[in-house]
Amino acid sequence: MAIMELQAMEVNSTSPNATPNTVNSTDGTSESNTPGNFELSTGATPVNQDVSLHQASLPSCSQDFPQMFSPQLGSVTTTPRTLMPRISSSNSSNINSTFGTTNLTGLFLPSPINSSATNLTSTPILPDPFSTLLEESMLDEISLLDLAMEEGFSQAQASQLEDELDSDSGLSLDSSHSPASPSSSETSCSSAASSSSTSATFSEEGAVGYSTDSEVATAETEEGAVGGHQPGYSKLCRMSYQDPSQFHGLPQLDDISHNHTYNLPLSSAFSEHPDLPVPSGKKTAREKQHSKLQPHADLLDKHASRDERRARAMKIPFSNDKIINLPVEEFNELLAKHHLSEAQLALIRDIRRRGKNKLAAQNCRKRKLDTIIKLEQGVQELRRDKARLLKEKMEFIRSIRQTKQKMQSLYQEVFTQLRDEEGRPYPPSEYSLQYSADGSVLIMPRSMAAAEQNRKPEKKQKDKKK
DNA sequence: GTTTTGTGTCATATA
DNA sequence: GATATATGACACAAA
Repeated sequence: MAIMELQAMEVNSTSPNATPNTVNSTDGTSESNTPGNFELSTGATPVNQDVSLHQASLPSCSQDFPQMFSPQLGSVTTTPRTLMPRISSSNSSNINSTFGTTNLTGLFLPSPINSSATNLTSTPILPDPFSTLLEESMLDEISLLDLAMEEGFSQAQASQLEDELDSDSGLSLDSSHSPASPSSSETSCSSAASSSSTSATFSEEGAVGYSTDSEVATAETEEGAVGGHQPGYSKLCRMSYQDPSQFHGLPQLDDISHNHTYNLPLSSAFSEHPDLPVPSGKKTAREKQHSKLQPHADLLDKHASRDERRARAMKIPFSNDKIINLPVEEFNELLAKHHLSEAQLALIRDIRRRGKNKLAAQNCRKRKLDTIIKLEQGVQELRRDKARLLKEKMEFIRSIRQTKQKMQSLYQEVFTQLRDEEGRPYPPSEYSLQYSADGSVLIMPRSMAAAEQNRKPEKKQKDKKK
């Protein structure tokens, strides 16, 4: 509103001799006593309320309220009058209640009608800031709706979405359906699992799979390829390393104090879990033969890691657990204590390297999943913000539209109550209310207002050149 | 038989 | 320089 007043003042300053009937309220002339007087603004701030304005218009008013300039109204009287009674802004109680102390007189003036009384156009004589804002809002609304359609949700949907999101009752992420996203429980425990993994005690490796390694091919040939994971066991292990607390009721797993329980020796696992289904990996003929000959050793081997089998084949005198998890100093002491061949030392170093890397890979994957989940949460949050802002924008547009309609109604009410000296109403097709920067409102012929409007662009162009 | 998923391993970079 | 850790890429097994 302040901006509009400033703009209106600028208009006034460029055309000081605006209208013959403009009288500043501060001079207390008799204009306020004429029958056509209409008080618009609050009496609390009489100063700056009565400056003439004859350029203002509200272009869209005539569009939105064509009945205002209906033929019936226009035909009430057609006598042109040069008299333009000033509308004082000092004594209107009706309007005061609506506008308070703020001068809004310029906001609800309709666009002047082009000289023809029957040709009621919406062409603005002067771009009204508020009207411009409204028009922009309308355009924005259209584009907004387009955007909303583009985004796949309507205003109602946005509101609904907002309500749902505000409730924050539950974050519904697609992550649970995403192949890269584990369940929430998995996620929630993975970080803790990662952090504790390196310091945790380490069980013997139970991972199986690879069967080709040139380093210890001889050892491998004794063992043959080992079938892969056992589904039930695999799931159990995965859950346990996700959240060991889930297994308080499973004393057999209490000794798993870290998050890499898939390294739990399967031999012990199966001995303590007779219910677990027997692994059904693919067996080669050689394996089957070996299995027949040494059933117990086969079971052990089957669930030992490749490195464990290698270590056993190379007769390494300590566990892979120690090899992998001892600190460097203790590890070196351990090596020094035993007399080991070069091949054994090389294997031990490989086992240590692979074991550590295996843990690192597991942690790395958990971190990657955590990152993905956090990013997905960020996306959801941004979507929520976007929906909220969209809803706010629509509410603002709605509010602006209501204000505009209210002002148009007030304009109509004011205009229809205006009377000339003879008590006749002014035809809206020929007259319009104009406002000035200081708040005074006057009624002037539309032709005059149109002339002012034509003069204005020229001046603006001059200003531009300057 | 193909695709997806989980895992181990290697190579490489970085601390 | 040795060691530990992180990570992309690959291969493999199982579902």
